[in-house]
Amino acid sequence: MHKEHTLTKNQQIIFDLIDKSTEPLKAYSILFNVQKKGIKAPLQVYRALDKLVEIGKIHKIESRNAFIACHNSSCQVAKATAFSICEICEKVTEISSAGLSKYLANFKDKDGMKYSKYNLEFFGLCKKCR
Amino acid sequence: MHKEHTLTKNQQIIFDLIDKSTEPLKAYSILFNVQKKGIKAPLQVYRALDKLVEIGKIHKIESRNAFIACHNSSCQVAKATAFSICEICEKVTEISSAGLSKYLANFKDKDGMKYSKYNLEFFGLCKKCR
DNA sequence: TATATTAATGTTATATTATTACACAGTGTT
DNA sequence: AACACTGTGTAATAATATAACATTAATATA
Repeated sequence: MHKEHTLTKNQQIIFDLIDKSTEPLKAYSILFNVQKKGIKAPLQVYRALDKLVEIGKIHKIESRNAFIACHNSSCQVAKATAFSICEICEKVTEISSAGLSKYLANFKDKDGMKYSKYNLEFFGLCKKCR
Repeated sequence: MHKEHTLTKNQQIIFDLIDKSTEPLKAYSILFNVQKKGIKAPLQVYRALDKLVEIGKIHKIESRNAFIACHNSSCQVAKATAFSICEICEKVTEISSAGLSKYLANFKDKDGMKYSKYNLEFFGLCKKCR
């Protein structure tokens, strides 16, 4: 399918933290949590985050400036992402809907412009908060 | 259709600036541009921006931390927004597609969760940059 | 009109998010 | 060896956003 990337030390530490988290993590919260592992500076975190986003292992939730691990095999390397966000408890879930991704991947605007990437964020109330 | 909001002085100054701009504006660039009109502090800008977003006169482009005026009568008070963003020249256009907004407004995820709001950002190359 | 209420303002300080710049180390070429 | 490429470490700083508090304007209702 897609090339396996071997993560470097810093990338692996940061990915593991995000991957086992039940909520999106912010960069400085990540920094705080990995300081005991020797990652001391913001830039070390941001560099790992950039790379992890680039290779599709994590996604950035733009409206929250936070990061979650990708659990959606159908999202091609960060090119097509959709999330649902609860406005009360801030729970974020990656949406994997074949219909949705097909619709958006084929969407063309009036100019016939074809897009190479999209990010969609839905907001509402989750089951618990309703 | 929807209630007309009378803008306050600061809101009007900032809206005018954004409205006549051909590109999305960032908060501190706005601040710089309205200092001659007596708006001196970031918070004065952010408060006006928050209100303008709330009443749907402007939208925030989340991936760019920038703001553009709404030119889409069909976007119900900031509840349903879609943009196309050129990754080279950074030109941003609000998309108004009845089909798209209908599709997204009715989209339900597996849990049957109904969303009250969404924001969609498409990325690609505009005509000029292609 | 008086008074209560809400929304907006002005100001200072500070928190949060992200990048620039520079030196160096490891790996795989040619 | 010389080169290119990627990642690392560190310090400094830029850019984005909010907290806290005092005051004023606008609106509503008694």
